[in-house]
Amino acid sequence: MIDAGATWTDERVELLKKLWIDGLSASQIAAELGNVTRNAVIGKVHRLGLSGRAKDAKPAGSPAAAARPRKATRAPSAPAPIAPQPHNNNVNNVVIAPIPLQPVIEEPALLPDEELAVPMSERVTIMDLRESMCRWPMGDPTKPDFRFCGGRSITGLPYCTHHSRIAYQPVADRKRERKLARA
DNA sequence: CCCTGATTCGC
DNA sequence: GCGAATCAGG
Repeated sequence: MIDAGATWTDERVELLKKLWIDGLSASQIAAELGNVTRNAVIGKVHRLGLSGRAKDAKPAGSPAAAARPRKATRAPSAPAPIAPQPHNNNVNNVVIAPIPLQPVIEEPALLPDEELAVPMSERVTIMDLRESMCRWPMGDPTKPDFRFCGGRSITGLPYCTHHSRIAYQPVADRKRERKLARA
């Protein structure tokens, strides 16, 4: 076993940087890299000084950085052996590079068809609406065919991830895609 | 109950 | 340096 993959080689670090800057979540990056947890990814990201993503311009006397009350008191004994997933699909001794993610597609700015693209099977009525279902209204509430999104809602919020973005963020960041598309 | 990143600290 | 445990929050 040359490398189980659970080590931060240059390639893996580069990939980590790329994906992180690309906006992928830590768990996605972890899944992409393989043999690492999202915690490992986040930890590495912080060690590399990449935390904060696109955010920067930290004030001189940044209260956020200084006023950091420590509360995390982990358990004295922590066995917790994570289950590794050696899904090696390389038949030969050639290490296949991962990364089929992010096709770098240009978003058509506004795409209201996203809702329409959802099959009827996903839609739910007020009767079928559960706690963990997205309450994003679709259609005319006065009509019998009124439905809700029904997707898995974010905990504590009435909407799913997608609709939460719409609800709580009018429109924002698209600079990353612009940059990549231009390059 | 799903997820996100942030932080701490034993290893 | 590493990352699990934990925190804090959407």
